Amino acid sequence: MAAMPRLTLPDEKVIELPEGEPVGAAMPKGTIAARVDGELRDLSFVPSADAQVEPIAPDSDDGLHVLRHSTAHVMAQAVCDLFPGAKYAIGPAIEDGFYYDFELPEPLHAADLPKIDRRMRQIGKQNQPFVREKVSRDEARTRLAGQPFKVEIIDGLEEEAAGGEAGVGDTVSLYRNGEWADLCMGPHVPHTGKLGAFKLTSLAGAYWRGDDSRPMLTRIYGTAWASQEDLDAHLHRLEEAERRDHRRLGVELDLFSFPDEIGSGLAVFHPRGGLIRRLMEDYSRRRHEEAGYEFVNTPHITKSDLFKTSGHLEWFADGMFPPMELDGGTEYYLKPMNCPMHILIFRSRTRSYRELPLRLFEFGTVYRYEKSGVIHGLTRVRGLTMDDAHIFTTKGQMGEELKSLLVFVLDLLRDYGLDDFYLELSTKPEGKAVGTDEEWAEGIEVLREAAQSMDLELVMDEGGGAFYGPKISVQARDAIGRTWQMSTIQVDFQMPQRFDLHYAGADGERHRPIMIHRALFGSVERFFGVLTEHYAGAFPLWLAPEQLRFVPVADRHADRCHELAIAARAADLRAVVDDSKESVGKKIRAAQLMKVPYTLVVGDQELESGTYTVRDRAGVEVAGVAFERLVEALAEEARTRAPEQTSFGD
RNA sequence: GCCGGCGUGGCGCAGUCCGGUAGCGCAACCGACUUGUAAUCGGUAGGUCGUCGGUUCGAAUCCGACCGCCGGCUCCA
Repeated sequence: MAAMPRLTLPDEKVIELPEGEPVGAAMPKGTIAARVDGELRDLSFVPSADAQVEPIAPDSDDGLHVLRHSTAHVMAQAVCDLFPGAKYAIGPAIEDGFYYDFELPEPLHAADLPKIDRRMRQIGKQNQPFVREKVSRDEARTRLAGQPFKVEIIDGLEEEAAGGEAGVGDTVSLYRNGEWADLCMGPHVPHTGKLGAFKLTSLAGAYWRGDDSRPMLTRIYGTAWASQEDLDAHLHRLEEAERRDHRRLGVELDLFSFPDEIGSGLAVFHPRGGLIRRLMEDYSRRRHEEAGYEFVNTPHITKSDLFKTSGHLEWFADGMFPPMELDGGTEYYLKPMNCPMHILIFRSRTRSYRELPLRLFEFGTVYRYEKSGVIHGLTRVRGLTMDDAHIFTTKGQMGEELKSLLVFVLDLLRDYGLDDFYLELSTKPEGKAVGTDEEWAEGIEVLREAAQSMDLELVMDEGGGAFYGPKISVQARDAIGRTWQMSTIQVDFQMPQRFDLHYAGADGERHRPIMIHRALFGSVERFFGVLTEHYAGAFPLWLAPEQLRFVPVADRHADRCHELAIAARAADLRAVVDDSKESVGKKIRAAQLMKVPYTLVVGDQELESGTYTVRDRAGVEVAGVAFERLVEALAEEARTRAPEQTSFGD
């Protein structure tokens, strides 16, 4: 019995394909490509006997990849049509869309995008088939003469082939549609009429091959989806992200600013932002105290020797502010990290094994010279405060310490309202690394065990650890599904060696401690920014700078409002009276724009009945609430750090 | 750092292409109204148009340098 290619349909029905025929003919409607023995292929692909064939729908991950890459081709084609002399480089599918890089005779402007978009849609209407051609490298070079980037890629492939690289043959594939052709592995949609819904989004510079010594190319970004609905949903998500942007909310809610006079990446916190920040820090301090941390304080500048010993000047100098030189020629640096200072505290006297694990904690402000182009709001700054701690343990204690540390980290992050995590574990890099194999193995094993006991997804980053020890990082997904790297826990076999740390063991001998670096927020600034976006500025009650606002209906109600506010403050609530001479409507609007959790309008009705209508910041009103009950409920909400507002309905 | 865009009262913007001496909304302040759950009405004040230099009789507008902000700079044809 002759073997035949088999096609697995989405309903898991398996049919046999006629041998020697392209897969396209037998495909279900709507299919744009196929996986043949696991490889993505065009519908024109002729499978070998015995091949396993699966259809690819446009809205699947594979389908979107094909769709986006095909859209990139059509965009490049449109650009070449409109700008003769354009050299095209690479144009892959990326998350949510695609890009293509060009070298153009004239600079491109955002105003040119609609023109390119129009041309792309014309090409779409022509239903130009995508045709795969297998040609020799020499022929490809001839066909793509005048395209230096493509020729460079072909040359590179030739070298790989000569080097015996697997999977590189003597031929390359070209994909042609209409007059335009590109060096490409494919696959593509059957023809240009099968593109989905797309939109060109932005223009940027990018180096050829990401190398800043190579030419700067013009990159055009676009987004592409299987349907108009999906595209609209994506654009809506972008708007939502923009609405939550902490830089914008920072201005609107009067939280912080970046005065030009101070300098790039250096934030000042205003009273409201300062209060939120203090609340965040206070809670963290309390929890650290309970968890057995000891609080230390260290200066912001230090003589250069300290960072020579630590090695920072050797491999981190680019990230440090330049030194200040004193009369005697002594150099001082702003500290980019707290670790060496904490180490000196450990080393200030002889340590006993009885003192370990020793946990030194500090909200330590450090300065890092981030390149001007990478500074971004509060999430990437030049002056930041780390919730930094260094734990000195014996080898034997390391396991338990790491385990309880991970529990502590996740527990604390949950209290701030983040609850969707995964963990990333970075293991020993190839080649040179400090520490013995046993130490690495134990560190990794404990971190892995701890991670698994947390019942969280664990992503391995094999060989991704720093040379001085394994690391686990906590990634958190926010309210709209974006992931942020939060906490890092880093085992360090190196610093204790560099600083020659030791402690007296039970055996009377000197032993080298192991050091664990950990920061839960990363930096207070960054954590502030992430929480602002996570909550879209509507901080939970315990973090809200103002919790309760009173709005008197007329001047004669103001006194009562002030009395109520005093009563609320006695219950530790942050209450404010808006006695400005504005209409009730305007004051309600102002309260809601500032995202004040609860607002109470106080007028004749309230004076008479003694009960109030509670309005939350979503605009939901509940009438007939007694003041005592309100205060009690809010105090409870704040005390429990509830992520949701109290509902006063019955 | 590099490429592109942008920089006009506290905030959001118009005016810039086609030089002729700065405008709107919100906020602020003053006054009237004493208000019932997202914007009451009227008035006042506030800007050497990012900075420095150049061209010009004249520059927010044209030219140059610098500063700052925004987006992008790993994702293999």
